[in-house]
Amino acid sequence: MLKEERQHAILNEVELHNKVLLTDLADKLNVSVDTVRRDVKELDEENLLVKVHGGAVSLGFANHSPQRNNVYALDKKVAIAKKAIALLRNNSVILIDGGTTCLELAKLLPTNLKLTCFTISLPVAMELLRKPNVETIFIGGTLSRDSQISMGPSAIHALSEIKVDYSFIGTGYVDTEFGLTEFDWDVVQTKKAVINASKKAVLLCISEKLNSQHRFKTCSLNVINTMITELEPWDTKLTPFKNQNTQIL
Amino acid sequence: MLKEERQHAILNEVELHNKVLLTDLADKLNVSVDTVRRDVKELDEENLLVKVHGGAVSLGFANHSPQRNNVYALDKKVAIAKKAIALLRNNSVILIDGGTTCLELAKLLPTNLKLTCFTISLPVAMELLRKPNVETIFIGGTLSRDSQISMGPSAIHALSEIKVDYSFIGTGYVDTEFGLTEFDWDVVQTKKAVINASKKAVLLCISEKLNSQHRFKTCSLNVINTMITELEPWDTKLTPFKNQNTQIL
DNA sequence: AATATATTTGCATTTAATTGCAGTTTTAGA
DNA sequence: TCTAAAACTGCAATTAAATGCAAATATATT
Repeated sequence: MLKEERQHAILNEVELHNKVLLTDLADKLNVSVDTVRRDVKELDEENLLVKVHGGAVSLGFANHSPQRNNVYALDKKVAIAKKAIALLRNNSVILIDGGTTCLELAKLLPTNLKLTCFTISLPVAMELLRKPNVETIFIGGTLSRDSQISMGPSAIHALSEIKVDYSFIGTGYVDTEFGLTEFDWDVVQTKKAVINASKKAVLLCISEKLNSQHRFKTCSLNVINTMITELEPWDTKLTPFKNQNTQIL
Repeated sequence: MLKEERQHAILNEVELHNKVLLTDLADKLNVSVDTVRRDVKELDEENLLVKVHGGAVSLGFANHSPQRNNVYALDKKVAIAKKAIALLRNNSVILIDGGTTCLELAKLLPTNLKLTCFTISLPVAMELLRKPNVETIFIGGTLSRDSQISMGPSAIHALSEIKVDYSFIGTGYVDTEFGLTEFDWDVVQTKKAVINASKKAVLLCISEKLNSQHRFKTCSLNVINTMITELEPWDTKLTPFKNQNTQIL
């Protein structure tokens, strides 16, 4: 039996039942478990199914909801959030963007810290409501299905009417030359408004996003007052960013 | 049984009933309570549900404990939500209030129905984002910690600028004489704005709230175009409400 | 067709993940 | 405050995954 043929059969099986056990497949296809495992691994790498411990599930069945990937690089995000929190004082007025790093910031806010927090992110808002000393104001707008943030003209207009002490923002990509960039045009427009709504913009960014870029530009690096990564400020990976007038924490 | 499969089943169960006991899950899935506990812990870390002592609750019902009867009368709320959905047409523009009955409405919206939905409720917004054919607009404002809705002047102002086909609202108390009443002053102000933001106001209200009142008045009954309860319209409990010019479903 | 080369497959071994259980600590609710 | 139920911890047994290697099979080239 050809590999091609076998993988086709595996895909059919997965599509049909949404889940498959490697042992069942091996049995049905008369090959060893190792072989099906390798097949499934390949199919997974081609994003045709999702490999899980003991078997595979169809793409539709897999839980890759917007919230799902949160666990990724959590320790780094926690480190970043802690540095960001050190900037805050009682009665600070801040604005928190969407994204998993910003969500981590919201989660880790000390319960005794008195704050006024604006946000455009639904998950961040949920977290903020759990903090007894935080007054939370949600910036309304059209909600984006995958990033779960307010966007569009009404969000941008609402943002144009505020000026907070700090905005904490995330970004898809950052580069010394191209600055902050994103995959999505609407997101860029919204982030611009977020940055303009603050006296100081603080970028929260895990180091693996450094030196990467995409289609649309949010702003140049020099618009960012402070950049926080999980690295020590003297880490060599950060040296290209030191020529800018952005503080690095 | 695959772990993925089990976690999927757990999520389904939580979505369906809003709450779930670990012991019940263990029983149903034929695994130990420890295993279920570990699964639920993972799902919680991925923000797909909220783990609580003894079980788990859906994201919308966070803050409530599973044993406590805050999610009570679910079947009645489902019945009400279904009647409300029957009013909707493709391309309807609606506004959904907070509260558990309205949340149930959001959950049960058919996935093929094209809608534009405004809402002031964080949990409702979360649910709406899961509907592929619903455009969701969140009305910004100061968030209330316990009701998880936008309130205050900016929410009221934003509401003053829209006029949707239907608003679906909940209430704390309702009475033929005093109309709709609430415990909280700010909530009343917001609900007034919600009602004004719609051509037709639809009250979703389980029968046990009938003939009860509290401090602050939202509006008289005759401001409400349609009142939906879980009862049949000819039920004797509804007779006192029939003298009004409110349609009863 | 024959040979050389590359790929695929199965097996043994090591490594890692999952699960249930027992004992202890913590929690919720009376 | 007290008590029963639930959560956590460490542990052992089971099961799956990864790795290296040799045999088998497929592919390409002459």
